[in-house]
Amino acid sequence: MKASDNAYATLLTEIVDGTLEPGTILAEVEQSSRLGVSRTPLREALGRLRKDGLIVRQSGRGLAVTDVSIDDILAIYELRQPLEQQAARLVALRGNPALFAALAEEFRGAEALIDGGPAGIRAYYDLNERLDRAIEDALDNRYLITALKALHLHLARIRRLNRGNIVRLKQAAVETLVIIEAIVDGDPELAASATQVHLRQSQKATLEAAKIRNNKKELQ
Amino acid sequence: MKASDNAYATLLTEIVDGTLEPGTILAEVEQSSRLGVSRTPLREALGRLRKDGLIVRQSGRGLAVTDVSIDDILAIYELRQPLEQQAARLVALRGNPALFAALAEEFRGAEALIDGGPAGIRAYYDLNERLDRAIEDALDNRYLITALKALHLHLARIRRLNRGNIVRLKQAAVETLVIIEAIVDGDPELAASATQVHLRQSQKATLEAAKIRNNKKELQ
DNA sequence: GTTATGCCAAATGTATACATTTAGTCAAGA
DNA sequence: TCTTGACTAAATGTATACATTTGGCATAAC
Repeated sequence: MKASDNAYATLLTEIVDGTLEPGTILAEVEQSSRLGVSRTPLREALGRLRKDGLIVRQSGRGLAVTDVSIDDILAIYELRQPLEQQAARLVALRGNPALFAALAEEFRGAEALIDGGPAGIRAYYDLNERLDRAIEDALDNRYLITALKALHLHLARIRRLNRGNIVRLKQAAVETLVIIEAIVDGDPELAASATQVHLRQSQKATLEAAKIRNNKKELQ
Repeated sequence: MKASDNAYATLLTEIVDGTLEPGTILAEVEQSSRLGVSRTPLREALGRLRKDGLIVRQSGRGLAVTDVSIDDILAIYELRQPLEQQAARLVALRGNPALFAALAEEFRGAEALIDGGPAGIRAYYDLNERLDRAIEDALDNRYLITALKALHLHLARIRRLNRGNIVRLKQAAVETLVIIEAIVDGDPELAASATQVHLRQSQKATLEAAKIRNNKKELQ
């Protein structure tokens, strides 16, 4: 694996999981020595992160990790809503019903999985990832997939806000199941509507979590 | 201006306007000497073009300019449709009516402009660009704007197919005017529907032009 | 006391030498 | 004749030295 890929993957993980907090300055010399690569591959990694919108030029002096504000959550969902509705529509038309029927069956066991402690929750996240991959495979559209992947990068950052909200996790599983069943039935408009419902609920829960978090910060 | 920005801008223009045809291999040493920059900034430029989806790794030996097939046109419109409908909806809710009323007035003169020869057509293209910028300003959503800009890069490549189709150009101006009027009226659903109509017509014209072009190529 | 200007230090931007990987070709063996 | 392997040449990947830009601080003038 290339050194620049390693640096990119490491920095990406650290930004998404919050190790590198918003506002952190990433200086080239500092990060290159920390990650054990020279400046050239590091610069390549920083360039990719910049295109991803995860870091921005800070007045010519270093690159800063971008913030994720309440407004950002609203903006991200304004993009997520049309993209995922379109994806649901197209997958309902093109997806292999048997494959999605199998995924639906797994989602019917999601509640039990979520109740099964940390390992079960990890398994549930893994199930969601497999669903995303099945959707991408069925889409067969590199332009749409690229847009979805860029979006998912930012979603991964805000998803941390909902961490630990078991009730919401179970609700989301039920909502997702409705979408998958519409896909199995080959019903694009139902799939789109079910996606709209799911995303509206998801946005609501995320906004509430973000507001609570903001209030806590102010109290500090 | 940075050397890497120059290299990026030059290569981008050449790929979009067809100077660098699909399939062309861009080798680092060759391009760096041609563009008069060293390999380091050139590599940065190539990395950005790769993220844009305009070039791809060709089996480890150089980067090749991507092709734009009929299937690509279909795929691009599967992304364009939901993105621009969402943009139209949001701008109808947020846009400054006076600003868009002024643009509408300009579009009412579009037919005369298009009949005014090459200079008039250039002016019409310029008008479209100002509309796009007004839309981006009104959106005030960096995630959506980023997705739209990435899309427009690919649209610019396929737009060349319609070059010289005066009849289609005039139709497009009329369809665009309907969208703008819906924005001025603050009617999001009408703006979305008008966008759907416009894009369907646009896709149809583009596909026909592409098919004619393909047939000509086969005859050669 | 405040503002403007010039210097300094540290950051990014660039060029280039060197390392490593890879595709293509040629030859030898089955 | 076909396949397999090694060798070679040329490409990309990396490190580092050097150039340039820029932000911050100190000093001086108003």
